[in-house]
Amino acid sequence: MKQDQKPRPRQLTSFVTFRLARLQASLNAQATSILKTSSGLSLVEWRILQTLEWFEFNTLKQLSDITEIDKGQLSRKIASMVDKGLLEQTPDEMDKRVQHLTLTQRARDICAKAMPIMQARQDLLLKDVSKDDLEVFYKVIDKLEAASKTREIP
Amino acid sequence: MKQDQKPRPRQLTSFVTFRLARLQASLNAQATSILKTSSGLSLVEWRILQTLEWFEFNTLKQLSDITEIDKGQLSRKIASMVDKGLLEQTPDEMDKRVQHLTLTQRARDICAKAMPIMQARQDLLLKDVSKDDLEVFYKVIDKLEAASKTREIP
DNA sequence: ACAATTTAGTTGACCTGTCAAATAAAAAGT
DNA sequence: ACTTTTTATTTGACAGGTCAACTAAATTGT
Repeated sequence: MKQDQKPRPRQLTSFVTFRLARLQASLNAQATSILKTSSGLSLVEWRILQTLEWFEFNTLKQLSDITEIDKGQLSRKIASMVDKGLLEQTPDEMDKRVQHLTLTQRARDICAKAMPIMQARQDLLLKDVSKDDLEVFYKVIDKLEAASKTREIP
Repeated sequence: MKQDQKPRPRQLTSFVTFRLARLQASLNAQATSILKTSSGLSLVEWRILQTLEWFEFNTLKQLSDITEIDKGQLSRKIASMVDKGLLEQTPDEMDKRVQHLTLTQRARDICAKAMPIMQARQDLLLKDVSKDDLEVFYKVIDKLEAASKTREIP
């Protein structure tokens, strides 16, 4: 009468998030490894530099809002990147609280060097994904992201 | 002749991964917050317990392989969960290196309590995603995951 | 049998991520 | 003008994540 000896599978409730977490772990490891050998940058550093180059803004707050990287982490990371000569901070004229961030020439050089290989990686990642599928993919990400802002579950 | 005063946007090369990273940050914050109030479990603890309940295995190695959580982290987490009375370790008969993990009754109770709310969250996340779109979404995840295993970029 | 290799799990060191409290400068309300 | 509230950034404390070296037990090759 061994019936539920192994009280097995029902629903892996958090399957979407489970899959995403695992994918994320794998993507991070890949990016970290590529960046390390190709530029010496850490993943966060790369993300910060890319975001600053890409978007039309340059303060910690904006960086934190767009990337969802914790502002505490950013504050420290930025300080260390200024030390390393990757970023420059210039105080805002009007608002004495805010600092504007700009890439140094050195940072731009490093990014330029890392870019082709990171671009190749991006191409590799998306090689077998059709344009339509990618569009759906982004659409689903948008929806998940919107829903994930909800803190109270009904 | 101010031309490229702001040497702006080209391609945010790592756009897919950028989007995924941001989504992940948001999902983690949501799950962490829900779990904390509904069960006192941390996100990793929940992931470990769910994975053990869901899959047909129970050793650290297998857990590490399937979740991509670092085995070092797992080793320590498992030890602390044994301390807390969430897991039990029983040594393998044949292979003296391996330990089999099982949820304690306490862990099962906690999971049972957290499950409905986590299930509700999952439903909320996928509420507006059609079956077809979700299928495409998983397909793309599979491809990204496969491509992310490549460490050398051509 | 036994040396060489592989494998499961542990440990140390160190970086990343998160939360909350603290500071200090604006902005809003009175 | 002055108190209250909001906002940008910093700091402290601590959990999570990653890497590499290590131990001990299996497995493989001879």
